[in-house]
Amino acid sequence: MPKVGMEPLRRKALIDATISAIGERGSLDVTMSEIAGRAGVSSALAHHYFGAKDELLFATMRHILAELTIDMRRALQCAKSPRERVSAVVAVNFSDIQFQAETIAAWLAFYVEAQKSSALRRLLKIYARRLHSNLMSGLTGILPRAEADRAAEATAAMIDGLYIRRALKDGVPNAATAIALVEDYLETKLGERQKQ
Amino acid sequence: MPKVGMEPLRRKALIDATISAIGERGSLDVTMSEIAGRAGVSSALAHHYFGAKDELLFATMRHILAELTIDMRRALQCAKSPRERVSAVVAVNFSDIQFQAETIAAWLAFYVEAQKSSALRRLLKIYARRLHSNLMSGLTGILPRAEADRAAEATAAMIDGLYIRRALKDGVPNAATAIALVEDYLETKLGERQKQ
Amino acid sequence: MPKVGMEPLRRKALIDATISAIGERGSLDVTMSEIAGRAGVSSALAHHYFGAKDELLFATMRHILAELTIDMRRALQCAKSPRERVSAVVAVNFSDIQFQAETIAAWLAFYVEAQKSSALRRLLKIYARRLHSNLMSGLTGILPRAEADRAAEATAAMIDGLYIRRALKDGVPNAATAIALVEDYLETKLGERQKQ
Amino acid sequence: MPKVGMEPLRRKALIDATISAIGERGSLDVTMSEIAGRAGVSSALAHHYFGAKDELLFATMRHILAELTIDMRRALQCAKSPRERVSAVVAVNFSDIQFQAETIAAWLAFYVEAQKSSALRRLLKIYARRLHSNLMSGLTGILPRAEADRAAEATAAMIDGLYIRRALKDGVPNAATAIALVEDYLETKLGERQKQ
DNA sequence: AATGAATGAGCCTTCATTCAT
DNA sequence: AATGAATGAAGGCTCATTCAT
Repeated sequence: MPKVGMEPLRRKALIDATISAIGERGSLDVTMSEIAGRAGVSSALAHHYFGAKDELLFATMRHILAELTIDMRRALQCAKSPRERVSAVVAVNFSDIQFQAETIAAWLAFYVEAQKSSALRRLLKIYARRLHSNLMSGLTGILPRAEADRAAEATAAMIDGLYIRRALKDGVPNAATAIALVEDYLETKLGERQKQ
Repeated sequence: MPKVGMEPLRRKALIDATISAIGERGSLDVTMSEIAGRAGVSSALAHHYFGAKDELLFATMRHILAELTIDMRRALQCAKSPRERVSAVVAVNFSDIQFQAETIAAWLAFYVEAQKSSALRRLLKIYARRLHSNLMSGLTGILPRAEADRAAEATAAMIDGLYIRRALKDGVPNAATAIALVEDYLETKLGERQKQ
Repeated sequence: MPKVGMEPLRRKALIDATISAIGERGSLDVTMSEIAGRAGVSSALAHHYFGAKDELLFATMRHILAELTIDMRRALQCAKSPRERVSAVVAVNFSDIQFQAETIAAWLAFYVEAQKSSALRRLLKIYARRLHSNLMSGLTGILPRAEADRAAEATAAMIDGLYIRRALKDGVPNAATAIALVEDYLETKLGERQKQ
Repeated sequence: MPKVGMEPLRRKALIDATISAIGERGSLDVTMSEIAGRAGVSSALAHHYFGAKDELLFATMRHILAELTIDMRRALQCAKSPRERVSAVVAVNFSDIQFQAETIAAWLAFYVEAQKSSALRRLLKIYARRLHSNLMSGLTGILPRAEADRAAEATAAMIDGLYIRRALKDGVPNAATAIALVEDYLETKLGERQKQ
């Protein structure tokens, strides 16, 4: 019997290495050798497990989205009212894990790559739709459908925008401020509604 | 008899070629040869005028921002009230020239590159601050400073976010919808204020 | 309880896999993994049994020649006259097993490899000499030694040439035509002789 | 004005280098660096002029065939009778330039590669047909069409076969012997005819 | 002013081979 | 007996950059 069961470990290590490499470089212009080196293996092994650089990058993006999905699900389960659902969605997007330089840099880089890779574009579209529907799951309990839709769209845009501005290491200084900004918008929007 | 005065023409042609190349590819991964080819010159000439690829890219970003600045100035001159100033700023960002696939792709690409190039990052920060101050030039006439500041920040984030979502060719379908979304936010925010 | 007696089975399977892989690819540029995969084992096992790729290729060539030798011996045993012996040699070379795309491709590939590998070259020389002597075993009964020698040489060359031309999937359409061509030569040559 | 007109020189040098490299190695397993090195340039330049290794190999094969064609044409122009035409064709194929280790090795290697590359296969088919038609241009003056066709086929096969056997550095020792063998066949074949 | 020529450095990828189990 | 794990070495190819003219 050979040494066995390394595959999942290596895949995980390589994906983690990819995230940190991209995060540090700030772009997808990282070499396979660099990534493999960080994971403590040879670049040949990275190819062995992922076939090609494209696929490693794709797997990495998928991993990031999967983690976000898990966090989101957990947060939504704790929410007890529509309003809390909305806040939960916002909070998760600015949680410590998501709203840090490395992850943000990776997000941006993947957005750019998505212009070329249709597979990646599809993945990001799925994320965008999921974010929208998660927001809607709360907003529809407060606003009429059409307005909820607009509010969801605006909120999502705001979240993405705050990410981008964060990447410049300027503007919004931290997660709390970012959350406050979005919550302020929501409060205004939903408060207005409740008065009507 | 050597041609004289070619320099500005060539520089302009090369910058235009850079924008269109980046826009088409959707990323900065365009070769100097590709750019030079589009401009109808040799890649050696591109180096002759710009020294290095980095510098050509930098000059291109500066050019894009300069154009945006001109548009912005013109739009602001026509605005007759603080509220109109705010709308003017929003409108310019979603004007036909700015809010199209090519330009958006270029923006995104530059944002990513800014992670590596501090010169580029500085440039984008300047743009971000200018956008903020332009928004403020209207908002301070309507809201108290601290709130105006928050509103400006939120509006700017929303604009950037709508750009990113547009890049996915999903979500926001056109400029009008994008403007409506931002204006809706502003209306809510400023309307709320006016009631107080 | 370890399986015993697997070695000969594995060796056979690997050699067969090598032949079919080479035949399909049309060259020796087949990977050990490809071969091992076809044989249903790991590439590590192929190394375990053959030591190195070169040796597997060598063993394969030797196997092909051995089979040809067996066929040849059988065919010659049935031949009842010198003239029949010659025809038998020709017939075997164009038998269904030998004169098909896969086998021919393998032959050609080995000829090329022989330029590099002296072991392989030695093997092919042995085959060439054996073909010559088999032809001679018939021809010496019909022609004087010197002429028989020349005829054998010419016949052998013709056979090899028909192989090569067959590899182009052009020219000689099938085994029957090829045999007819060689037999025509022999008939002319031997017929001429008989008249003298 | 830049240094100019190097392209044809470099292409020629690279093709020559390719032939000699293949000849020496005995196969197409030569690296671009090896070839470029022999031509006294960088491998990057080889790619610059030929795009890819495949294309360089293809150009090389085409060059070899072109040279053969030229030699053939010249030889045929000197032939004064159908019989002389046939001999001329044979002679050219065994001329000093063609029938030497390097060229033969290259031929063989290309035949193998043709199994994979359809472009190369097409090229070799053209050569095969041309050889056939050149032989026919003489043979049809001596034999009835059907027989001429068969004789041409046999002669062509014999020539190719003698090439292959030469590659083993065994059998036919030199060009003169090879020519004698083919001429002997032709003499028998044509002599027989003349008696009828 | 402009360019063809040329290259060095670097990256992705492949593959035979080894080793621990 | 057999294999998953792992790698070093090497090759094709790209590209920014330089230089002589």
